[in-house]
Amino acid sequence: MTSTATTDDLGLRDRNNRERRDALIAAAYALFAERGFAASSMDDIAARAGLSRRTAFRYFASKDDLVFPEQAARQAQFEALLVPREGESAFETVRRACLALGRHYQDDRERQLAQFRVIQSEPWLVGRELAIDRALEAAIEHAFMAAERETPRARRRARVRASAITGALRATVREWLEGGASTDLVRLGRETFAELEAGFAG
Amino acid sequence: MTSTATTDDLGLRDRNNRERRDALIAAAYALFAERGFAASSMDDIAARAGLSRRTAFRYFASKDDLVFPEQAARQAQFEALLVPREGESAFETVRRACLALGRHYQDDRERQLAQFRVIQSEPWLVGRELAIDRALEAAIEHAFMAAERETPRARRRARVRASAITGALRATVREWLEGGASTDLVRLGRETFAELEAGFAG
DNA sequence: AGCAAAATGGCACTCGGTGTCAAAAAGAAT
DNA sequence: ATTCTTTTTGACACCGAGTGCCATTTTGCT
Repeated sequence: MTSTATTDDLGLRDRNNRERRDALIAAAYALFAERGFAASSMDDIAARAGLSRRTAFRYFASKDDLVFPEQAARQAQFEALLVPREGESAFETVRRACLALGRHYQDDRERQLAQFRVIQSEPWLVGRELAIDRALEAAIEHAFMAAERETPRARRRARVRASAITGALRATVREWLEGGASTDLVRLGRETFAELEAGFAG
Repeated sequence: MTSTATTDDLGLRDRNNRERRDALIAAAYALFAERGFAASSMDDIAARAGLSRRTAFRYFASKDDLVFPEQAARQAQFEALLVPREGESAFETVRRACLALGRHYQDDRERQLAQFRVIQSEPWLVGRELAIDRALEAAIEHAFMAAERETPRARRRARVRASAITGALRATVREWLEGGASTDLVRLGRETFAELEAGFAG
């Protein structure tokens, strides 16, 4: 290496990797917007990104994965946020992590909307999304359990709470997206948590 | 028609329809058990059922549908059960319907176990199953809303409850299946509802 | 420049899913 | 039983997703 160290911490290879990945995502979403998910073949997507079909499949194992490109990263990020802080109850930890995630959604508004449209258009993508939500739910359950001793009763309670929270938040995000993502998602989330805190029976 | 009226309320055509449908399901599950879902092609399944590939696809629009053959019927049945009875609270209606559904699962023990194994083997089938659960959830939410006036607050509460119940029951069924479906699912369900009734905060 | 490792892309193949259409089976009518 | 109509069937051809294979190119390093 001579003196190419300007802003590149990551080599040319990694940079290209990222660029092509991004190109694929951009191409995919452009085509989805133009003609819909079903009518956009991997051939087209790859071509628009300037890659071969075969190579495109090396970046994304399936066409579906192209719809949820940052799923793994989001999940990891969320789990990192679920680490409890000093003097925080489990519920507070979960709320903080969820609201932070909500903030990210808000910052990613445009793509979230596009993603929402795509997902609504193909029923089985709804299933994929639910599976993703399910992973978040599992993480939340885990966070609740971290605070308690492992008993069947405690586990069930943690599960019910995690499921209720996930369900309520799913509804909240849906409301937000259906309204064009024009309101404040974090505020909506706060309200939802307030409702949950206020109680279930009534 | 001469005198073939023995037990046939439905004509030969419908009878054959049902037979072939059943043959396909049986063939599919036999092959899934033998070699797994992925390794069982529609060609094989159709052949074992004594049908052509093309015809098999007329009975089941996709290979996935073959995994959840009675989904539509179950959903309809469940919704029928969700009609409130005299002097019953919404919660009671929901519990009754869910427990009845649980009883059906129990009577269908063998297939439920097989289905569970297949679903666990292919991640995206989990998504499909979740989507099915989601339909049940929507029905439950609807049942809760039927008892109240339509306000955003009421809807959110109904949604949270429906989601919590669905989540808790999913966990319950999972527990049951993981234990080989050898225990009493209805009893487990009753316990889960008791927990839910007892309260959320604590 | 030169070399090893990794990424690329072309090819051929499998499998899920669909449109089309001629042949076969079912039901109705005589 | 025979004919006529309506469904159902199954063969064929086709598309797109996804994969294994391998020759070629690109990249990182010396």
